[in-house]
Amino acid sequence: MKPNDARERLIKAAIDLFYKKGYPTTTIRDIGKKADISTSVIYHYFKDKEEMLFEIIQLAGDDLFKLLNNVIEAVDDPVECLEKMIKAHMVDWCLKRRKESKIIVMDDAWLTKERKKINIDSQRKLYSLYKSKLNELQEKGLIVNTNLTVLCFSIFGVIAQSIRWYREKGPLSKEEIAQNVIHILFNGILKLKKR
Amino acid sequence: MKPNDARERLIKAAIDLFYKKGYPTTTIRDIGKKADISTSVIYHYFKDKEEMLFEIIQLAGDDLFKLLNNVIEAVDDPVECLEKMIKAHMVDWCLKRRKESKIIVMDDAWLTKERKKINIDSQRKLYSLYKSKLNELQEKGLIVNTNLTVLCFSIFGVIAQSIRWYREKGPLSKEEIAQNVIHILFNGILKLKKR
DNA sequence: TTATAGATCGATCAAGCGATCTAATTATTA
DNA sequence: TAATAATTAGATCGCTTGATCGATCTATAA
Repeated sequence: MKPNDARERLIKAAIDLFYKKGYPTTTIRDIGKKADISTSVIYHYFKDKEEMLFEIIQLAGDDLFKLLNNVIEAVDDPVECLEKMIKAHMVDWCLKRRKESKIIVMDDAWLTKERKKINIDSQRKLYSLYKSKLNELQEKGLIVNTNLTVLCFSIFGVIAQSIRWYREKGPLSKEEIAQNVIHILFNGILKLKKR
Repeated sequence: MKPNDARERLIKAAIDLFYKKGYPTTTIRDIGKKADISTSVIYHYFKDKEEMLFEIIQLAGDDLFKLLNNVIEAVDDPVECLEKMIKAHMVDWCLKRRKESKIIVMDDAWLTKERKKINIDSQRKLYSLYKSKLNELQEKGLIVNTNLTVLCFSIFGVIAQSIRWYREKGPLSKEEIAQNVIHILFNGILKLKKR
C-alpha cells in the first residue's frame, strides 16, 4: 500500500460511516474494517477519532469558502453574484458533497470545545461572505430593507434543508431545485405583491 | 413522590439532556441522576432508553400537528392562514419549545427502524398540512406556479433553521423574526420584481 | 550489509454502557 | 390486619467502546 493511501482511505471510510451512522455510533473498528486497515493503525495517522471528524469538517468548510469566493471574484453584478453564490452553494457543494455537508450539520456538536470554536469561526466567515454581499445589495437599493441577519440565516436554512429531502433519482435535477429555490427567495411566493 | 410524577420528571430530564448532549451520549445514568431517580426505576416506566426518545419526539410532533390544524380551522382566508401557520410554527413551537424541536431534527436518526417509520409518517402528515394549503393557494392563483414540494421544504427549512441561531437575549423578539421570515418568503428579497 | 524510521499487527486495557437481578420498602386491596 | 402488588435502590451482568501495548515487518539511506 502506498504511504498516504491508507490515510486517504481512512478518511473516505470515515466520511461514509459518519454520514450513514453518525459520529458517535461509528466506532474506530467500523472505520478500520471499512478501510480494511487494522484498528491500531488509525492511531498512527490520527491522534484520535475526533481528529478524523475535525479534518473532514474543516476540509469541506474550506472548500465551500473557496467556492463562494471564486464566484464573488468572478461576477460583478451583485444580483447575479448572489444568484450564482446560492446556486454554487446548493448544487456544487450541498448536493454534490452531501455526505460532508450532512456531517457538518449533524456532527459538529461532537468536536471538542477548542475545535468547535475553530469550526464556528469558519462558519462565521461563510456567513460574512453572504452578509457583505447582501449589504452591498441593500446599499444599492436592490433588495428589501429587512434584517440582514435573518435574511442571511434564511438563505442558509433553505440551502441546508435541501440535503434532507433531495433524492438523486427524484423528478428534479440539482439545477432545477436550485433554480426553484432562487426564484422563491428572490421573488417570494405571493403573486399579488402589492399591499 | 406522586405516582406519575417520576415519569414526568424523567421525561423532562431526558429532554434537557438530549437537547444539551444529544441522544447517543446521554446515558441512562445521566437521566436518572438529573431526575434524582435510580437507574432501574427508569426501566419500570420505560421499556428502554429509546422509548423515552420516541415519546418525546412523538409528543412534540403531535402538538405541532394540532397547533397547525387549529390555525387551519380557524382562519378562512388562505393567504392569512398560511401566514399564521408559519408564525405559529416558528413562534409557538420551534422557538418556544426549542429543546424538543432540536431533538426531533438531530436525534430522530437513533430511533429503531419501526419507530422511525412511524415518525416519518407523522412528519409526512405535517408536510401535507402545508402542501394542501399551498395547493389551495395555487389553484386560486394566489401564489406563484413553482414546484410545491420544493416550496414546502423551503418553508420548513427556513423555520427549522431558526432554532440554530435564535438567541433568547438577541435584539429581535420571536415575533419579529417570524414577521421578517414571512416577509421574505411572501415577497422575496428583490426590490425589482418585474422581469 | 547494516541502521533507522515509519507502518502494521493482534492482543489487551480500563472505563463506561444499557440492561437486569435481587431484595427491600411502600402502597393498595381484601 | 393480613396479603398482595407496585415501586424503589443498589449491585451486578455481559458487552462494546476508545485507546494503547510490545512485537513485527518494510523501505530507504548510509
